[in-house]
Amino acid sequence: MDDDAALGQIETEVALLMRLGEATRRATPVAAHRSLDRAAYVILRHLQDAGPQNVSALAARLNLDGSTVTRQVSAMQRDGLVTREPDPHDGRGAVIRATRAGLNRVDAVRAARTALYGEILADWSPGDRRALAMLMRRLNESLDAHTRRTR
Amino acid sequence: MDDDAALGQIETEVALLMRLGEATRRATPVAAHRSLDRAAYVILRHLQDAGPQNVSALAARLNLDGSTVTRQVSAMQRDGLVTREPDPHDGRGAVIRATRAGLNRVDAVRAARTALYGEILADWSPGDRRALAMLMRRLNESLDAHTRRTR
DNA sequence: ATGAAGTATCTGTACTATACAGCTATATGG
DNA sequence: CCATATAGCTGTATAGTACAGATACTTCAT
Repeated sequence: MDDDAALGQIETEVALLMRLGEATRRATPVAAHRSLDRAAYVILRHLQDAGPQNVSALAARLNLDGSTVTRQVSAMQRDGLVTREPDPHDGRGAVIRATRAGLNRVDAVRAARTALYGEILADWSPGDRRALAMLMRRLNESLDAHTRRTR
Repeated sequence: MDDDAALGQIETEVALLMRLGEATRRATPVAAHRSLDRAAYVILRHLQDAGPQNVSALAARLNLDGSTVTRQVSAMQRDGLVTREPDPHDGRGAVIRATRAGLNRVDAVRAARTALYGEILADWSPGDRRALAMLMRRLNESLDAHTRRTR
């Protein structure tokens, strides 16, 4: 495989993965997998990792429009996964904080998804799994850097 | 990194890639990249690789609902990218065939996307690119096999 | 201190991609 | 030749997202 073929194939595989990833998520029968949609899951993950923060910070970090985050956060608040408190330092904004229930939920979903990937990759060697994890992390870093650069 | 951590990270990276892939596609300024939406692109790619076929075959192969493919194909027909002929062997169905224009379009989009990935992965070694392409192909195979198995 | 410009958020609206259910027309196996 | 299955289309619903506009607050230069 020459270098251009590798690029072409990466392009193809990313497109395919986006389709299959959706299909996999939908086809997963266990409720826990689906109890958080894609955006809610990444929002909670980010709150878990980076602590309470406002809507704009989330939007910028996740490459989402502010209005999208507003709505997602509203839904999550309705479901008791996050709280919204006025920001003491900025009267315009609010601080979004994951609740205990939200953290529990995200842990449960993550555990379920990890188990799912254990099934999917059952016949992979540990070394290949690690290699995939590492290369995908780098791919996302490169994609993110490119998106931010060209904007 | 132990094995469970690798699975967890793969799960995270897939979720992130689905978000970033969308953002990248949207943020891409060149018209050619966006002149085919995700489904139209994979449909044309598949017609290109596997030849003319009916709606059901496409839906099964691409893990899409038949109605989705119907609509996508209608839009593509309107745009002159595919033709729909009655199937001589089955009066219920129709055969979808990529037109010359459709093939040109898919080639242009693929070239543009390949170039884009060339930019995104500019600082990657050829070996890493090949490794990523290979592992993602295997990931998609595993995902697809799992989706079909558990259905 | 104050008005202009910037920023954070929310709301209204619209679009894309998708699924599911129901319909019609055709095919096929007893 | 009927009963059931299949291919495709249409109606309807949902999720996820963006963009534009409105509002409220902040910041900064004068």
